[in-house]
Amino acid sequence: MTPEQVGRSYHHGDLRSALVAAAVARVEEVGAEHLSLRAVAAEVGVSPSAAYHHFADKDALLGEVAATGLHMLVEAVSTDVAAIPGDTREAARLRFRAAGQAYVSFALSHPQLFRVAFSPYCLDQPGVPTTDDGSVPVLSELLNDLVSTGGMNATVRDDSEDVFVATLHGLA
Amino acid sequence: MTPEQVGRSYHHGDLRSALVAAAVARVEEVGAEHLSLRAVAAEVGVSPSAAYHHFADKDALLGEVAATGLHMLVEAVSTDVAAIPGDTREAARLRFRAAGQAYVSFALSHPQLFRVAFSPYCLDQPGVPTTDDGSVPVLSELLNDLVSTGGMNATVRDDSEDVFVATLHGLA
DNA sequence: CGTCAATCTGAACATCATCAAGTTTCGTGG
DNA sequence: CCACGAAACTTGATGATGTTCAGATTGACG
Repeated sequence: MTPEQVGRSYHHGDLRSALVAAAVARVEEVGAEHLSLRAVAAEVGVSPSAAYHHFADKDALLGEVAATGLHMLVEAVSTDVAAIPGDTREAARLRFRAAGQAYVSFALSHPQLFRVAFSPYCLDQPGVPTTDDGSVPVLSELLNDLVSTGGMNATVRDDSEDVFVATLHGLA
Repeated sequence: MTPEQVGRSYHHGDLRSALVAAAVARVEEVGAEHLSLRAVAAEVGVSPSAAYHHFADKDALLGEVAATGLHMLVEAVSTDVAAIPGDTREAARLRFRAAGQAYVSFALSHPQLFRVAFSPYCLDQPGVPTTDDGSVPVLSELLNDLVSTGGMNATVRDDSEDVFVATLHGLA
């Protein structure tokens, strides 16, 4: 039998992922500042010390939570964008609009995760899909898409990229 | 002698303000998530329990830190704006630009304070100078100023207000 | 079948937030 | 001038937290 199917014996199978998943759930409930390492471990059914074989400290775990949140956000935006095909100027505009709506929708439905994703925890975190200026690459691609199809001139491109990040603050 | 001039006897004089000031300083050093109530009390030279005669709990103290941060931000923006007089359209444009620069400059020089100022700590915090949509009123006034002097049409007003909040995220 | 490394436990330590009870000080009315 | 009550602060304690470490348990591999 594979280690994923085996019931919890002494060895958990994939404790690291389980801890991150439980931490994500708990952060969405109580927020990042009230996250308890021990509570996460207890929820997984494991001793608090076990976490330290997978993460250096609590902040490292929160870093993975932040990375997971970013991944979820990118995926949510990507799937909504991918649902609109075509390379016309109109399709590019619709994609851009859909991306903005998905972005804000995610911030509304997962406010705590969203906040953690843009907190300094995700800095010096490997494998995080951020560009060098800290924004989400999917939006950059969409804007390039808009420019290339002639839906927008490149001069105002850079300024517009941040408008999406703004709309969320007005609600959370 | 006034209680402000007296040296620290048993009664501190104005412990509440002193605690908030020390907490602000400490938040700027270590960040809000690593703030210790005891460390703040020790820095002021007082027992940890003394803080509970002025704040319900640690989060209440952090709420005052957030409020203080917002006040500092508003004041920084206001003084820079007030330095540009005149009611012409050009003056209004310059004021708007100065406000944006002061806003970003504050976010850069006090990143931790800035972050805590826009964290959910300042919610249900009395006396905080936020409008009902959560933005800073000084910017709203400036935009109204711009509209009234004819420097901008009112239709795009609401959208532009959030652009400032966005630019900070690209750096912190 | 035995060994080894990885994984997890248990108990421990220092620190933290928080509170109840006692102590000191200040202002105020007699 | 002085007692008295309220407010400010301290002491000590409690339970939870992050973190560490020595050892028990397990699966894999020779």
